[in-house]
Amino acid sequence: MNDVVKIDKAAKPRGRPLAFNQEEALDKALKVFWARGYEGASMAELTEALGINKPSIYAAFGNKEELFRKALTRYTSGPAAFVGEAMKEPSASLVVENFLMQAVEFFCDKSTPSGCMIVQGALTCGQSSSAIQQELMAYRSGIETMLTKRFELAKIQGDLPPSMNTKQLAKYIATIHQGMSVQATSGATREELTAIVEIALKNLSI
Amino acid sequence: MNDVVKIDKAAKPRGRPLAFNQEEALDKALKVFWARGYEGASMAELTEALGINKPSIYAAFGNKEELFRKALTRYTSGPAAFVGEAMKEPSASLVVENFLMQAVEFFCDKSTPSGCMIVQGALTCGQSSSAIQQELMAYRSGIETMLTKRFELAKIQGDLPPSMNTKQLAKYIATIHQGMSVQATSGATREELTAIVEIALKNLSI
DNA sequence: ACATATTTATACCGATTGGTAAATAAATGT
DNA sequence: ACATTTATTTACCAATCGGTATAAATATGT
Repeated sequence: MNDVVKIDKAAKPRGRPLAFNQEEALDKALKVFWARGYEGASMAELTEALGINKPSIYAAFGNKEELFRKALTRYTSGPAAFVGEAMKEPSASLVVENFLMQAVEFFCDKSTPSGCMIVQGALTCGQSSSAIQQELMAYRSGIETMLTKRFELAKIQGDLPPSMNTKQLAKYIATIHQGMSVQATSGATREELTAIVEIALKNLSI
Repeated sequence: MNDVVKIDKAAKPRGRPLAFNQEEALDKALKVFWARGYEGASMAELTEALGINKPSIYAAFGNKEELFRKALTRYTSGPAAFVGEAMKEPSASLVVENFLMQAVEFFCDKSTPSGCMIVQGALTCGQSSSAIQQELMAYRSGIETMLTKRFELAKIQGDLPPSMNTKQLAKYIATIHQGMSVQATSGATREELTAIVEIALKNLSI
């Protein structure tokens, strides 16, 4: 029976075991990239934050670009997963309210850096980082597409009028979201951002 | 008479004359900082863009930080001067409409980089650039203060109700502005941003 | 003609950037 | 016990970073 258990669990790997937890390390890297942006985060600072030496980082995650991409994936599937969840609300107006209100809590959470990593990760950068810059652009565009599709569904379900330009509406919501991210980075409080969401929602009449 | 003219015009300086026009050079530096951000713009790229050698840049403008500050001053008093002008509109709603609509044209002007330099100049950065980062934060806050003061005046003049929270309204407008800057950087078109402004203004009821 | 003042171009500086070679340490397989 | 595999540590790499010393070039003043 013990044998069976041993077989069921992954067989122990051959060489020296990892001295750190990869997911914990990735979380630490995420916070550095989130706060400083892709270029602003140096490998020296990342090394210090992760508490492991550079060759171990490179062995585990590839290079700086790939480390950023893996941290970004952890970001979207972890702390920023509320974005996808918000789409499941039963009406367009509830989707928007949930999305923006959760974004406020998220941007102002004092246990993580302020603002949205996808906005501030590489808004501007040197030529050598344009790949990351474009990938973040694609992520932003992806959020807009999610909103657009959800609004299309709302049309079918009848809680948005057929005349509604869903792309424009999605871009407007994304614009508020991105603007609030900049505001949070500049120190805006939860109360201030909540007031902004209320103004933005008040007369949307959707 | 010729003598008088000579005296009126500044006497010719002693040494070798400057081989470049300082304001033109500053405009070129402005475009590089605007497009790449403070950290993303390397002295090598700036040198290339200005068409003059590094020692000449340092002699004329100090160091990279001071060059950025001088470019930023040229930005606010040149292409971005419409912000202050918009405050002179006769009513709060016209101020907002003028401010946001001119921002759209400004962000999408193909003869200059996309977006707002004050937003994307150093949203995130390494520790060594935190002075510039904070100065840009102060500029953003300054725009909000301008809007707040203008809305306070509108209260006195009777085109905003006395109950209006002017700070909240100003922060909302600033958030739209900053969000549109991010959108422009991501390639949003003039038409798309105009539609956003229309949605944002439609039911503001101010 | 010659001294003085200022800018230019070339070549360089130490520090930091992202990234890695080489040797040692710690595990497993036989 | 010993070979094999993998991870760690130390020390290092070339390239780039912002910034500058030095000397030649170009102007004016006398």
